[in-house]
Amino acid sequence: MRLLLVEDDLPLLAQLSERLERQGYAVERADNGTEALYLGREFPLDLAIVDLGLPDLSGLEVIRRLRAEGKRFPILILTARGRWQEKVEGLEAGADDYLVKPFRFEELLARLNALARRSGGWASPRLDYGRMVLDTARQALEVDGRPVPLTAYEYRVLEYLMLHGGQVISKSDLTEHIYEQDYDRDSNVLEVLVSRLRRKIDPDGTIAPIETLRGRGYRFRLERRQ
Amino acid sequence: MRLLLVEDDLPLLAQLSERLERQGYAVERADNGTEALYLGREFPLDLAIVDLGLPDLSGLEVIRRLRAEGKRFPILILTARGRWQEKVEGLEAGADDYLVKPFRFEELLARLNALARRSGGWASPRLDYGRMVLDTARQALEVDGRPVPLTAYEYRVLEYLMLHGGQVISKSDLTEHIYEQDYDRDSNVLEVLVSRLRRKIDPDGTIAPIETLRGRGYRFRLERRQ
DNA sequence: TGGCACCCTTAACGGAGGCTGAACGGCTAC
DNA sequence: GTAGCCGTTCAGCCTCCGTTAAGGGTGCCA
Repeated sequence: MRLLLVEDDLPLLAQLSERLERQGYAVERADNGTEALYLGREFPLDLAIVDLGLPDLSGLEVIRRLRAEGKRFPILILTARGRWQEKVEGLEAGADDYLVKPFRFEELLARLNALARRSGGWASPRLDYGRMVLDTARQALEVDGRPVPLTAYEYRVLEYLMLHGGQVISKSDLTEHIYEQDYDRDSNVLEVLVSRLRRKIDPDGTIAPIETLRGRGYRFRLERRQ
Repeated sequence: MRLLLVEDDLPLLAQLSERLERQGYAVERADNGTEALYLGREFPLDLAIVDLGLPDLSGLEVIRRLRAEGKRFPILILTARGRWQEKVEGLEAGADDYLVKPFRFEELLARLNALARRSGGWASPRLDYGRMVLDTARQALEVDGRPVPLTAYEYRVLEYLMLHGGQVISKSDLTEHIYEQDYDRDSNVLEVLVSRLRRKIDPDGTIAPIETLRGRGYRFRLERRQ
């Protein structure tokens, strides 16, 4: 999950991004509207958190422009206590949810989960695909009812594929969503991760949930095989 | 258990918080409504004790606002003798229980235990996980029927993990719930505590209830191993 | 059918993260 | 005052896992 965090209070920005990263998000930071706009245009984002009280371009304007340019990722806005009226303008500008500062971090996480779920079309944090069940809250995979231990990166790859089940995910999409900004282009980390995932999920290859589409990427198979 | 204590009588505030801390609660103090509201919003609380007679924002208002913002932790209100009628308003505002001042400290403890039990999803103060049973009322652990003595901090760690059994608990989550506000980030106290816990619970490693998820945190194992 | 990308798999490595024994020092209880 | 307990720190060791690299496989095109 690649997330854009826009917040002009630098200590808060640092603290939040650190905790979000610990939750497995790849965080892009911005402390002003111009930078936020740039990052929002340039990066393939899954989510954005935007503080409305920014020094230069207002958060509202950032949201309006991004939406005008066709960006559809969910946006959560943060408003200061006294200015909760802004939330209405924010939602009209194209935000999806709001949170009044100060807030508990857990509350933020809950909202983010809800947004990610809503956009990805998921009804619950359990991704249930018959023999495979991914519990996003517990960060745990079960295959045929048995827990399958995954490492942090294996989990991230699988979660992203399952969240976009049925869709073709290009390798660059995957790497960009899983890693921070810069990563080595000619590396085969992803292939190694996918390989390990397939082996862990079913050594016998009876499920084969991850398809390879040559030259295009990977796809998590939604429908039952016949 | 992280607890918010709101009381404008400063000597009483100090005395109560000290005794509550001795009982193993991590106590956030506030002597006015504004601060109470701030703390209630900012911290991941498990319980709150609110005196209704506050100078600025009334305790009632604090409760109403917190509830309006979706906070669901149990709230116990304190009312002065002559004003016991306030208890009705308090309960209507969203409190869960009340106590009339003056009261015996043991009475307060009993109510808190009852509240903590009622919420949090545990039906009883006994967390029974087969070979391990944690008695939250007595703050005592039994393994295979034998009592296992724990120190205060060991107990807090284990209780938090067991209360969130199955979930991945990050180290920062754990420290935040166990310690007061500021703690040293690059310390390995938690690892030491977990290490001691594991050793005390089963020196032979036949239960191994606390899993380590590298880079992500710890998880108390719910399901039986096969 | 050959050749060339592209992909899979395995093995190995190195560093970060986690574990633990030992020691210290402050607090408490007696 | 003093002995013991306990929370914390530190250092050294170990394990794990993310990454790289290499060799073989497979599909797609001419």
